[in-house]
Amino acid sequence: MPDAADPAPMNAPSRRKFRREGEERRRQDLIEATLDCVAELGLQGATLRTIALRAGVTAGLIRHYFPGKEELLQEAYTALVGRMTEQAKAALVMEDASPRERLAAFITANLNPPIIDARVFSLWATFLGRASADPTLARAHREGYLGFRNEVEAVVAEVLAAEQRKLDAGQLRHHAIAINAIIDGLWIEGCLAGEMFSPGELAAIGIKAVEAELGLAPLEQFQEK
Amino acid sequence: MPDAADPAPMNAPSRRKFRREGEERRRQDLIEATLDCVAELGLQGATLRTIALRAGVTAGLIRHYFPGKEELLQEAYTALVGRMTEQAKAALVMEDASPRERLAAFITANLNPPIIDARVFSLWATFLGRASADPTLARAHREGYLGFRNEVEAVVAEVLAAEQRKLDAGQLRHHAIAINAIIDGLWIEGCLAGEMFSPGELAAIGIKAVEAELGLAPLEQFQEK
DNA sequence: TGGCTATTTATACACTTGCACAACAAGGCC
DNA sequence: GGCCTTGTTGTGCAAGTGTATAAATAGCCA
Repeated sequence: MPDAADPAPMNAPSRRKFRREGEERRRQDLIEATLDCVAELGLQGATLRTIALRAGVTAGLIRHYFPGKEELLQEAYTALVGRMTEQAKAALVMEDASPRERLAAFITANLNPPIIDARVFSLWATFLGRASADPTLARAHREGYLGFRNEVEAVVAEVLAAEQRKLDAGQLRHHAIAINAIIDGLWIEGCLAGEMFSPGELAAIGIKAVEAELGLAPLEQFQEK
Repeated sequence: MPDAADPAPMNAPSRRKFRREGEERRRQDLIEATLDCVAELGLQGATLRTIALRAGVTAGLIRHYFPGKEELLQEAYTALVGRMTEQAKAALVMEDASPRERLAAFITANLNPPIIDARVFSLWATFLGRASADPTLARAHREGYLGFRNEVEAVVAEVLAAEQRKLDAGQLRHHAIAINAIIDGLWIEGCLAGEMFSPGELAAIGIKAVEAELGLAPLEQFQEK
């Protein structure tokens, strides 16, 4: 029942002003707002009203663009995974660089900001925690992960080929799995406790570990002084 | 308003029977039920009523043992971290075994069930996703992590000492960080996609990677045939 | 300029949530 | 055995949830 002593009944309506945005833009904004909320407040805190507030719209609008909350979250996670793998792989597109240099650059990129990032880690962990119960999330992750590992495997193959070394597919796969684990593990440590490491320290550790894994002599530019 | 056509109004009360349990036992049960719910339903699905149902009590009882939901979740996470590190370190208490053997056994234990486990991973990820926003969770994690890494560092020191190799503290720390990352990364891969690896495969990959990191010649029993 | 339509707001609703509290009974103590 | 403590249940409540839907208005096209 409405309060009889309404403090501002001057001229009743006063509806909120708004602008119409393009569909793509709105969907993008809503997904971004969703990721913000999940990162800061967790899945429980990411309510439709909070997300809408963050996106600068009202809650009802969300249902105009997404069938329901679940679909919004799934699309947000898909967008996140896509951005993460894209960002990671971007470090590999170096023209005229030796395989060794590309591998080192790849590791360095993945173990420094902006890929080392507490917000992204929070999102990654939050969504992944639900993966075992939500096949859609599990698939989105699996695809991103395998894409990443295949990139690793391709660079490793190039590096070893440049060194005239021949490995069978199984050994190559094992190297890729191990290197992927090294990068993942260091990425987590960096995201969770970045202040425990000096700048570039994680990348240096990662490069040395990967070189050891592949049995490579250290490149001069990365050797200890 | 109560249904006028109540189907079972025979003799009104019919209160639920219950047993009094010891305080420690009840708290333990409630924490276990909480972990179950979080693992299967996520933090959002872990409601007081669901948790109570799982524990075989009614929701009101929880407030008898915990000030509120948040404290229950924190205690549950603390218990989880404690159990994880305890389990991991248990693999190190091998009397009369060489450092190399103990290191290998440590890696093997951490990369096989029951430490490789989808439920534990789900819990780990779910809680860690909130760590950046919840200092209590962050501290619980940090303590567990550093404890684990110190164990790694101690074994590594023993292994290298047995090989007559001397490293300064910085190099030792770097090795421990890298080895920790290898184990963490492979653990995640195993938990998320255990069926992609044959039994023992992850442990084999991990041991070889760690041996490479430390510059050790493979032990005979782990060499490829 | 004046409609038309689709985007956007606002309200309503059924349901769930965490928490408070009164009633109850299980089991030890005398 | 009867009582008394307190572990346990059941109910109630205000706040918040996702969803449905009606009402409004922004901006395009004629």
